[in-house]
Amino acid sequence: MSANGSAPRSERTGRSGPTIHDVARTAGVSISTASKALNRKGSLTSETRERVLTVAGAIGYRPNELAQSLHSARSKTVGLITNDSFGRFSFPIFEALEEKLADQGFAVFMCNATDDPARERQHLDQLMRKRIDGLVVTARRADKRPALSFLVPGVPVVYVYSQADDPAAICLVPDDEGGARMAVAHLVGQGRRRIAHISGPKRFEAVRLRQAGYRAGLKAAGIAYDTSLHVNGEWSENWGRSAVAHFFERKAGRPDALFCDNDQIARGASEALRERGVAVPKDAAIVGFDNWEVMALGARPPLSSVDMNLHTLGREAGEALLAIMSGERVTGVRRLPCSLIIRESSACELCAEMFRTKQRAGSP
Amino acid sequence: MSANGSAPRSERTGRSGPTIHDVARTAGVSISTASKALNRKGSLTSETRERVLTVAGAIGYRPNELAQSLHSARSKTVGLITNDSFGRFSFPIFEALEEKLADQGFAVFMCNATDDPARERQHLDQLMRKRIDGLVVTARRADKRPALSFLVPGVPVVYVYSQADDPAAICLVPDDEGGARMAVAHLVGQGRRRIAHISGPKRFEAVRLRQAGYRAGLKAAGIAYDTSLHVNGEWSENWGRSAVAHFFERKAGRPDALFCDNDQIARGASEALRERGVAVPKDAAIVGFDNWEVMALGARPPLSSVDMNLHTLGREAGEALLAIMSGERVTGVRRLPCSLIIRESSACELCAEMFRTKQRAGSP
DNA sequence: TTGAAAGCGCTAACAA
DNA sequence: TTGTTAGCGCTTTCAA
Repeated sequence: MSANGSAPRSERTGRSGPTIHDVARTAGVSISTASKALNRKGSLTSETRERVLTVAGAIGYRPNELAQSLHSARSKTVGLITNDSFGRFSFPIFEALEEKLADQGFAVFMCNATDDPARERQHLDQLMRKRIDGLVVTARRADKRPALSFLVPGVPVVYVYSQADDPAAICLVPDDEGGARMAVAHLVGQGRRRIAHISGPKRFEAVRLRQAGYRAGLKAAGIAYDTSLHVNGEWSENWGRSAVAHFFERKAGRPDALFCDNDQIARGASEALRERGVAVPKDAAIVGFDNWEVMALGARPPLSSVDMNLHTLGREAGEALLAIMSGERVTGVRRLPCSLIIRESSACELCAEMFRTKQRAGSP
Repeated sequence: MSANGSAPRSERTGRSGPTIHDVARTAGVSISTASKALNRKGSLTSETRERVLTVAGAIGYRPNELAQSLHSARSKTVGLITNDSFGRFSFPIFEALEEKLADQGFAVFMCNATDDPARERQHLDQLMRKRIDGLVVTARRADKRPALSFLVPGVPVVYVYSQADDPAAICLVPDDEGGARMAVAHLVGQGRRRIAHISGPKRFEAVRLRQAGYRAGLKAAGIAYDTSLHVNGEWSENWGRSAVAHFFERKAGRPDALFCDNDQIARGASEALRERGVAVPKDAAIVGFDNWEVMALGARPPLSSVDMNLHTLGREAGEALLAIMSGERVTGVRRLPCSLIIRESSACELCAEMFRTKQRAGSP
């Protein structure tokens, strides 16, 4: 059953492996028969089918998807265009997305545009020439980005961790507000009443939403919103430290909990508290945002943090795109729930352990 | 000059835009003429060429690269297969690689294999069916990985930030040894003599190389190697803290400088020193590795660190692949130089500023 | 200078 | 059940 007889085309042209033509010749059938056997379509003698498949295996035949695409007008590829040059947020999303799509036979062209519109345009042009079947757009952005559907006519687009300024666009984002509410509810549950919010730059929609969630959380607990407990700053550890200095310089009116808009801020705050001799979580509990493990676990004690479930976000984005590509109508903005990961910074070690056990057990 | 007259094919089939056929029809020339005009080949009346190009622009014609590939047997795509699920090291490499390749019209299929050989195999199979012109393999690994060239016959492969167990493979890696030597030389230059090496897990080749560099650096400075100053541990902040505890518990024989195998270790060490009241850099200087800015700049004082120039690594990997794909013969392992980024943790503020100025001025 | 025709590797009508 | 044929969109001889 080996591939002797006529040399496979590859040996003649030195290019891109054996073709279906080679399979057919070696198996002694016509090309269309070979095609049927390989795609398990139509009706054939099982003997013929077997023979073709064996030959194909023996000579290492792999269908040329380029040729298939030419015929089917579906390339089985999608583009992913990202602007998050650092990749911290993009990567988990990408990972899940790629897994989902690869399972369905789609390969992902990844393009980095680094917030350069010209470069983005160039990439999109390339992707169009390659006839992508779909496009995913992701970014770490303060606000909605210009829609780009007019640049890729006929191609379904999904925005993930990013929103377009087009109401018809389909966007998947984390539920920042819900995440913040969850954090506050947890702190309240731990008996905290003076919960400060050390927030990021106001120009980020996420920041505005988290603040709304913070207020909603307080309200739900019947705690009055105290303007003096909410401050805006940068995304940095330094800002966390300064904010703590601001809150703890005075003796009176100190917070008994800090909700921080990311883990870097929380990390800085944690360090500053430690240096001031404020015990965490006893005197002040901390909850961060992002659940960036290297930050959260590096802190002492390890930080509780809101997890945006970027992996889920990526997976769902993939599913949405697959759905659209197969003809379904999907539309609008979807906000996916965050999770709260509880560690020692907001609960005594015992409580934290209990929470973890509960989570493992699968309760909500 | 608009596209009226005969409707472009897209409107007939509802698929994948106007074809060269449409362009030719609308411009009133044959397909082969249109092709010549679009590719600026052969000789044509400039009038004809203009007309074709105008029409192409007007109806939004984009060549179908799938069809072109079918003919040329080059898909203008390459695969990138990564195992670094966290992405911290892969991403900068990817970014530079993608930029380089995109400039030459190559699009990059990105595949995540997360150290699962079955998944990797599956990805490679897919990439082969898509007829990639080249493959880049990257990973965060302790040691050489099995070569995979036999899985992708005829496709040039470049390993970056990763080595294959095949001497013929072409691999690009950072010069870990040189980086370590550089760090030690710098510390020596700052007047340090008792330089400790807080190292990572021995099973990593990088760790072994950095240790060799550390010893070479000492030797070059005429300092005897003191076994008690070298310790192996984890890649974590915690390990950095423990190591400092180990070195500074005793009063005598303390180090006056710490060279750490990554920035997390350095960060932990820095924190531990701070808590013990050991002044940095006065009493103990610190140099880390990776130049992971979020770590290095978050520390107080900011950490000096060896930068592996991952961006350069990615760019050169792209160039190597392009070279091979265009027929050049490239081979062997290349170790690209690291850079030392000096910050306050290993030099007084004034010195650090001077270094920075010097670097900006472009001296080596 | 232009056009007709063959072919890249594959699929899918339609005939035999 | 099998084979013949046309065609996906493009490039490239070879004639006109």
